[in-house]
Amino acid sequence: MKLQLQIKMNQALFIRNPEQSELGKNIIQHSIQLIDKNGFEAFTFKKLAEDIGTTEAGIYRYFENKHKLLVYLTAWYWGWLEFQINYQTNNIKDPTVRLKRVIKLLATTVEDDKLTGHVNEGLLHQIVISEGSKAYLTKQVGEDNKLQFFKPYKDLCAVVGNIILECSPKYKYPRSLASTIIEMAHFQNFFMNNLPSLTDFGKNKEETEVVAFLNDLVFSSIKKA
Amino acid sequence: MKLQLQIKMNQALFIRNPEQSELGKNIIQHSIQLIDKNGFEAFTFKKLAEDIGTTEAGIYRYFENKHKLLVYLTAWYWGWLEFQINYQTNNIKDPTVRLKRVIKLLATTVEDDKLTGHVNEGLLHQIVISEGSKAYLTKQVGEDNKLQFFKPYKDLCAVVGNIILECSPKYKYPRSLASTIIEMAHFQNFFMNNLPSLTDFGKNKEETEVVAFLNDLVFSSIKKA
DNA sequence: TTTAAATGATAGCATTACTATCATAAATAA
DNA sequence: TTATTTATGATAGTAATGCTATCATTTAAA
Repeated sequence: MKLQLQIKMNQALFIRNPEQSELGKNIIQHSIQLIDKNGFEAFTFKKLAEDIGTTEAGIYRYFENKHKLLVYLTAWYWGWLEFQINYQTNNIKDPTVRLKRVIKLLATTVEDDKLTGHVNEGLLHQIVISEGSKAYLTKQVGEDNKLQFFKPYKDLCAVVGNIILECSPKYKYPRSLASTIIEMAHFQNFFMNNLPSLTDFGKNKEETEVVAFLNDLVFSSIKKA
Repeated sequence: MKLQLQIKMNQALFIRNPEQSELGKNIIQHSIQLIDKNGFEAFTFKKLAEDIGTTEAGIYRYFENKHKLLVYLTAWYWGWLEFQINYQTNNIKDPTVRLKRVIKLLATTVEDDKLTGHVNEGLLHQIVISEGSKAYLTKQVGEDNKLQFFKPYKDLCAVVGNIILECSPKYKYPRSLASTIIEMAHFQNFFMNNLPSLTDFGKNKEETEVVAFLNDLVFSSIKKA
């Protein structure tokens, strides 16, 4: 029997569920490739349709617009990552070890997950680094938030925040530290590769250095308290 | 005699220097208002032209496209902020006091600077919070960086990094900590107001709490070393 | 005062971001 | 099985966006 992993997605993110048809899965797969290759600004449903070999109208039957598709992709990623974190930190008792594992998962290259046929997690990770913030840095963030579009991100942040609290029950900023870790895992990576003088990793460009920085940041913050 | 503050801008960011004509200053002033009001995605040169009472072509004589204008605005802000930091931390000997002052400048509401007639720094600060990352989260970041578009940001980061080193000469990640402070000063503010569960400030929504968090983060990181 | 530079007015064009319609193919139910 | 819903493909069309070009006029500099 073949195992399969499905991330439960918010229904309001799509018109037709892309996981339930070949065309839908093609939309996910090719949109990840195209956004990664050309960036979100240059990405259009027309180009996506041509890439897949369908028509623009076909895409619009699944997603209202490219913003919703981006939110879908990032939400999927956060959901998948939370699963990875739960899976990979299962059985680890020591919360500091667990927190280190989480930081590593957030800040290092993602290998393709064989359980999800149409999603290339490695590329999706790159998209989340380069385009992820654009999912919420909009004027509609309030409405989108009401529709729970960012729940997977917030859930992940809560999970990380709770591990922080386990490490250090009196620490005063578990949520903010969690969102700082998540954002900086991505931004320091982006800076390292594109604006290296904003980091201390320009020479080697090693993800392990980002991990080391985040570990230092986090554990000096929470140990002191 | 009337004092006037001019930020020296990268020539490659504009076609015609907007600081040297009434129309140019109107472009800056009204673009800040419009982007703040409707967001960068909804912002177009057509709407800007109508708002000013000129024509689209008129705007294009100053800026190649709206991306360059956004980069211009953010670069201007970083340049202005570095001036503010130098000005306001001048004469302060203790680097920890200076660093605290910098964090406060980064993370609290900006009042309008009377020395710059056409720029509303308060609004511009909001734009940098909500849209600033879009200036570099693009596929052209490499080319833009070669043209030195992000120099003001990198300079500011270097200034903050140097203060960190003064506080703690052995600290290993001054640049990364500096960019973390800068980014998080904005992101925690955005989260607090729009996705509050990503922070610990949702109840009161006080900027002073962001400042307290950043101070805690920074000084526990650098003291330990 | 002539010349140059900046602006205003208008036109035009390719692309984007959709919406609508109709035919056909595939899946499902009667 | 046929009937019928459902998904897809093909094509059209439209308003807005992101520009470029031209020419007349106003303003400023030589």
